[in-house]
Amino acid sequence: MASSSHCLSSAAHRSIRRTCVNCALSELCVPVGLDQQDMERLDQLVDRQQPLPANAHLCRVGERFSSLYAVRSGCFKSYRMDREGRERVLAFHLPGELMGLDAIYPGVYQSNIIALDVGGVCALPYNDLSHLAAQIPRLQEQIFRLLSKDLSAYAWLAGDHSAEERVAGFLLDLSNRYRERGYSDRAFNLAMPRRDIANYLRLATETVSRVITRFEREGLIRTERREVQLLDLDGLNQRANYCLQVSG
Amino acid sequence: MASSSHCLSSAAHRSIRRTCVNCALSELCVPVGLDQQDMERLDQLVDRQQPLPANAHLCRVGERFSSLYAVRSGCFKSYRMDREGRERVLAFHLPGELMGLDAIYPGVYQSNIIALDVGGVCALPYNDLSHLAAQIPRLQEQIFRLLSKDLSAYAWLAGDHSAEERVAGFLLDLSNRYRERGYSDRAFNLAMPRRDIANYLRLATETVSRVITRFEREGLIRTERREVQLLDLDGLNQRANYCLQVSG
DNA sequence: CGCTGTCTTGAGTACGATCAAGTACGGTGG
DNA sequence: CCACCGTACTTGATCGTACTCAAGACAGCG
Repeated sequence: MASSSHCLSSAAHRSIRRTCVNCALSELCVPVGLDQQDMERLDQLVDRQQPLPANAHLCRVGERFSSLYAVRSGCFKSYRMDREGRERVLAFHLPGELMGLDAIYPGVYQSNIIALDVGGVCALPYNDLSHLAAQIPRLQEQIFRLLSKDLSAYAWLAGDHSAEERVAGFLLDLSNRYRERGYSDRAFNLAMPRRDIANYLRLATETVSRVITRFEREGLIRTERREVQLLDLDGLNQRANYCLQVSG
Repeated sequence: MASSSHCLSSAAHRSIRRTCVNCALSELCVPVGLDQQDMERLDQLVDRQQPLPANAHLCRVGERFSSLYAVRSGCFKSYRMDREGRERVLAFHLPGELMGLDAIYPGVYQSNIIALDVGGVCALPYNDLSHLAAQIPRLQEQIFRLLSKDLSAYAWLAGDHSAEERVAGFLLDLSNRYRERGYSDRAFNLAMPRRDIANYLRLATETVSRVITRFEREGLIRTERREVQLLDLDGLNQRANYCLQVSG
């Protein structure tokens, strides 16, 4: 909506001009590996939107697909409704991650995306991005890779894991992603309620709760509401029983 | 390996020169929507490999990723092994479909791909393809779309469906894909044994067998070993309980 | 203080897995 | 031709994990 060159009244705008060049997430996000000149071309098409309040929708199933969204801050959740109106959580998105990739094929958003807390996104108009990608091989490459990466993530979710494997895998996945972002991989805050975790892992809320309690009793983790500490990464890895873990 | 311009001794080679332009699958495969000139450029990088015998591996987990593979004929299966050495079927691939997309991100094949019966593939060297895609916007677009399509497929597999929903969904998925290929969507041959279907759907072989028997008793389908007839598509759709089905 | 929503804990249940047996088909060799 | 075998598939009986239903604990907030 508002481009960062206008309305410089708010504190956020006064600090530094928000560009991909300045963005701490550019090493994780789309522009990874671009030189300054290409980054500036990308910069011009990025629409840095106003922060969304918690529980605000970024897009909804069925809307015409126009932009991919990159998380700038906060945590987002994408989900669908099944025929009976039950929610199906598909993914959680941390800063630096790209959302809406599954909408490219059908040209219509395939999921609702909602902010779990206040969160900011950059909108990347798909047509422009696709056009630019044709001119910047590294950008095209990066989009291929991000799509491919999501495939691996879904492949894990689609595996037939036990409740323990799922919960342990979920915690380790978050741990890895937080580490990549420069945060602690041993202690972090779950942005989402247990219900959403359970839904994402295709378990009942009660089951997630029980497994967490069990892990806690065994000294693998410590929890205090949504604060989590991972005390024994090796032990968790054993419980997760990861068959194939892609790093980086 | 052998390019089609050499060793024109076999019957297959004598008939017509095998090119993307001539290929009946080009409407499903990578070159969808390309004009003749662009198709010929794509043609030059395609490596039309010798047919593989049944149960021959096309690639294995951990091998350096070099090419995507398009199915020309037959049916392929991609799978991994988990830590305990149990097989995990990830996908079945019909003619016109692209395999190996999940290897782009890590640069190493993420799955073993095996021919279920005699099958032919075209190898698409990724670097060349990626390079060409940067020059042909429609090609780049098509690769984005194929990757995005796979995301939706995994999303279904990752859902928490009952055994009946899974089997019904599987049969309908095959039905749709056969229809797209010009085959009957009401009667077709399952290229894979029950064990592989069960593994793919994360069910026990016995459960798949039981569900099929149940569907047959209820008049939804008829089966004769691997031959399947879908008698009541609406009924199956109800059982599948599809929340979101992408066409095309 | 009670209200609300989230989370935890407990008891009974159901779906699908596992174990086990039996059947049908295809191939091989006598 | 039939006997034999191995594999794929089917069917039945039992078991176990995770779901459902129900109640209680805990924090945040008016």
